[in-house]
Order: sequence, then C-alpha cells, then structure tokens
Amino acid sequence: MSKRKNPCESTNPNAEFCDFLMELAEYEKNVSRNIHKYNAYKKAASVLAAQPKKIESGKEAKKLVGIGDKISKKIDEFIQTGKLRKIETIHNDEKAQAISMLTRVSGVGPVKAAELVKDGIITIKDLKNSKQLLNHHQLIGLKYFEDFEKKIPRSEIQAIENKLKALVIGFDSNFTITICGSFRRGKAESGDIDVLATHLSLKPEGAKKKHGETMLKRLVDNLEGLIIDVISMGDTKFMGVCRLSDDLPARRLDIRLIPCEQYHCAVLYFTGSDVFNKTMRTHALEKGFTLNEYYLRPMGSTGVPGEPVPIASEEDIFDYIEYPYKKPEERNL
DNA sequence: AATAGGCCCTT
DNA sequence: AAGGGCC
Repeated sequence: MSKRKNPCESTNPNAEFCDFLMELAEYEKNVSRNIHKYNAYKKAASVLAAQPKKIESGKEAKKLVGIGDKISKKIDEFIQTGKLRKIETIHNDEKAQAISMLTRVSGVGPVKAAELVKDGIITIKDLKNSKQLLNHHQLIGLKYFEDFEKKIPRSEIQAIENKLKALVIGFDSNFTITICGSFRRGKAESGDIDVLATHLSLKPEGAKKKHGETMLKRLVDNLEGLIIDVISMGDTKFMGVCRLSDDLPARRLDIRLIPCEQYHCAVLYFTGSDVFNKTMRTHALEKGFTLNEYYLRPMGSTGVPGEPVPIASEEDIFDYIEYPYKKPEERNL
C-alpha cells in the first residue's frame, strides 16, 4: 500500500465530505501526531463513503457509527458555507503544510518531518540540499519522490511478475513466488509490489537463521537488472526499488521470505483486503479456529490454540473453517 | 476509549 | 533497548 491513500472513490455521493475528513485525518496524524483523532476521521470518512446516498445534514450524519458531535457540526458547516474554517487555517499554516509535504517522502514520518521543519527545511527542494540529515531509507524516498507517488498499472506488474518468475526459476526451481496485495485481487493499478517467496527447503526455524538469511540475499542477488536500489535487507524481508525499463518510473517492491508450511496462510493474509481478512478471521473464530499470517490452528476448549493444521492450498484454509471459497478478485471488501 | 503486530533500521 | 517508520 502506498503512503498516500484515499479510501473514498471519487464516484461516491459523499466524496466531498470524505475528502475534507481525510485531509483532517492526515493533519492529525502528521502534524498534531494524534493517532486517535486520525483514526476517528478516517473511520468517519469510510462510513460516509459506504453510504449509497448523499448525506444532507450533520444531524443525518450523526446517526452513523463513528460520527459524533464534532464531525456532524463540520458537515453542517461544509454544507452551509462550502468550506471549513479549520481546513482554511491548516492551509494557511506554513509549518503544517511543510510537515505534510515532507511526510510524503518514504521513510520520513511525522517526527522526522517536524525535526526537519525546525531546521528550516520546508520544501522538497530544501531537503535535496540537506541530504546529510537523511538516513538511507529517506535518501531513497527523496530520490524517487515523484515516482513513488505514481500508481502502477496492472500490465506493468504483470510484466514484472513474468520477469521475476523467469529469473527466480532460472537459478533455483525450488523457489516459488507470488505477487500479493491489490494486484492479486485483480485491481487495475497498485501502489507497490508485494512479493511473497518460499523455497521447498525452508523450514520455520530456518527462516531467521543463516539458511533464510543467505537464501533471501541469494534471491535478491539474482534479480539484477530489475532491482535498482535497496532500502533494507533483513533475514526475512527485503524492501527495495525496481524498474522494468528505462522509460518507466521506479517502483517500490518488497519481498518476504516465507517458510514453506506457512506459505498459503501468508499468501492469504498479504492478499487482503484488510476488511476481508478481518471478516475471515472472525468467521474462523466462530468455527473454533484461530487464523493469522502464519497458521490456522484449532482453538482448544481452554482457549489455547492447538497444533497448526497442515495446509496444502489456499482453498484448504477456506474448507477447514467452512467458509465459501472466494477468489482473490472477490476479496475487495 | 480508540483495529494488530512484526520486521528493519538507527541511535 | 527504545523509537521511528513501514506494511
């Protein structure tokens, strides 16, 4: 998922409300550093986005879960005046604008952005003249600032997948890779590329030891030509940058190395969507199972999870918990 | 009171 | 070890 996001389709009748709520959400997260207000605004935006009809008053909005006094008053103000004083104030606050801008750099969060602004850095151009203040991740984020905000067309990810598979299978046919995330759910475009990889010989204990460590490095080393920068490289997770060809933007690409026996649960988990995962986990609990990123386990009567159920395919997971199989394209909840 | 939790990096 | 940032 990319750093900038907008859960509200522009087609929805309450898009104007969602827009200002999302802007307030970003402000609370990046500038005020109030994560709870951020969550509250996001929740309000998403509940409005789910309404089939345009909300006509704050009073009407207030009936919805997640919209209380404050937000309903803002909706009234927006309906009556066509704007929000609070938003105007934020727009006129240069410091707030600078922090918002700087947090768009990958690796720069609210804390780092505030530091930079305190040092007098308010634009991306300023930042380019102060590279000594940035760590490796942030330098990469700055280098590809424009590219990383561009969506990736499905066709391009498809081509990257083909190339990835060819490269990987070419040097070790015991590797399997799957691109998950919104791409796997069939979306026309994605924010980044989320690759899961496993190797026939990879056991759970091995993943974080030398075995996995060398294995992920070996995998990445063999992707030469595709990978153009490394953000971070751990035992189980690689974060980096790839470019399919010179005429295309650089893209964010992550690779996670998963032990064989956890692969299907991981693919399910990283395919999402978030809401779908939550629904599925809740259903699993009702059927007496606990499902996470790694395993499906039966819940004992004592509330202690039992031994992981052996899983041979994604469908197996659905079968065990008696949940009708949903193709990835049907998981866009 | 408020959706997780883990991985990786830096200090 | 703790904090920041990301997914």
